[in-house]
Amino acid sequence: MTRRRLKKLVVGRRIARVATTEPSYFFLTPPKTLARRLVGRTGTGLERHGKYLTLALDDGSALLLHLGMTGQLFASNAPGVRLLRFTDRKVASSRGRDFRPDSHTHLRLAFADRGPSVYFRDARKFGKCQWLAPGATSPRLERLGTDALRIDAQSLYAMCRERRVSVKSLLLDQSAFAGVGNIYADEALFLARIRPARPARGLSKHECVKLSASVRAVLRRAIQRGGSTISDFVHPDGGAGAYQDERRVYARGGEPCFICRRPIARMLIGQRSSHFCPRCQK
DNA sequence: CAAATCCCCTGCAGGC
DNA sequence: TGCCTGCAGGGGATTT
Repeated sequence: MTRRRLKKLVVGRRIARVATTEPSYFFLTPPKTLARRLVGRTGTGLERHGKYLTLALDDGSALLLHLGMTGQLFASNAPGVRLLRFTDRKVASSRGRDFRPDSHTHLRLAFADRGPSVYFRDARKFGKCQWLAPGATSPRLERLGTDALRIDAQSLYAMCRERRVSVKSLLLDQSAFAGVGNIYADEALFLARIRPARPARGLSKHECVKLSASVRAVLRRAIQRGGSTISDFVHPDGGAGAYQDERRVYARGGEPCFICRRPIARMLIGQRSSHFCPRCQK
């Protein structure tokens, strides 16, 4: 969803100006270098790789983006005016909020056609921004496994056989399947009725069928419901993603399970909070 | 190979 | 009311 909306805003438009914040580890490429490389370039394509986006540029280079947890992409409808937050389903005004560039807005791309600028804001700086030279590869991208939207039972089962980690950790491992975050992992495991702490090796083929289908369903649904804004529903500093209303277990510790009414449990797995129903999930 | 720990950063909730 | 503390989280690096 984010990719599709962003695509219209960056592909085929020539970048005229680039504004950044000060150097920080948000910028894998120093911001001044980044700006120098981007000015004058025209986007030729926008692809998603797991949680990464790459904007291909007309000189063969590319811009790599990762939204991290709190990353937000905006487009301005007119300079200096209210910003449309296109990771939201509805226009920002429906929530009565204005989005304006602030100290957390690390990147602004302004275009030669004087149309809407694109802004990348990230309060926590867990997001990433990198310029990739023509022909350059990124270790980050090369590490990624199969896109989780295309996860299938057989490859999941095969992966379960060769890894000695919990099934939750396996789902979160981007080198196994790219694109599953903490929330989606918990939700998919609930749908499949599998406990997150289960060793991956212990999953049956049938469970892998259920789990792979659940992962695909959860991701598809989340995309439908408003793209990747899910990450900021916990800290709704820019409006909540619509998928939050469909959570069944995530951040519902102590609240009743929607199926059996028993309290949802919470535990740490691989330093990540995990939520599940002790009764419904085996 | 796996798992634990740390780090980056800041908004927010809870305690007093 | 306001300050302080702790927590959360993606993912890479480092250590056990």
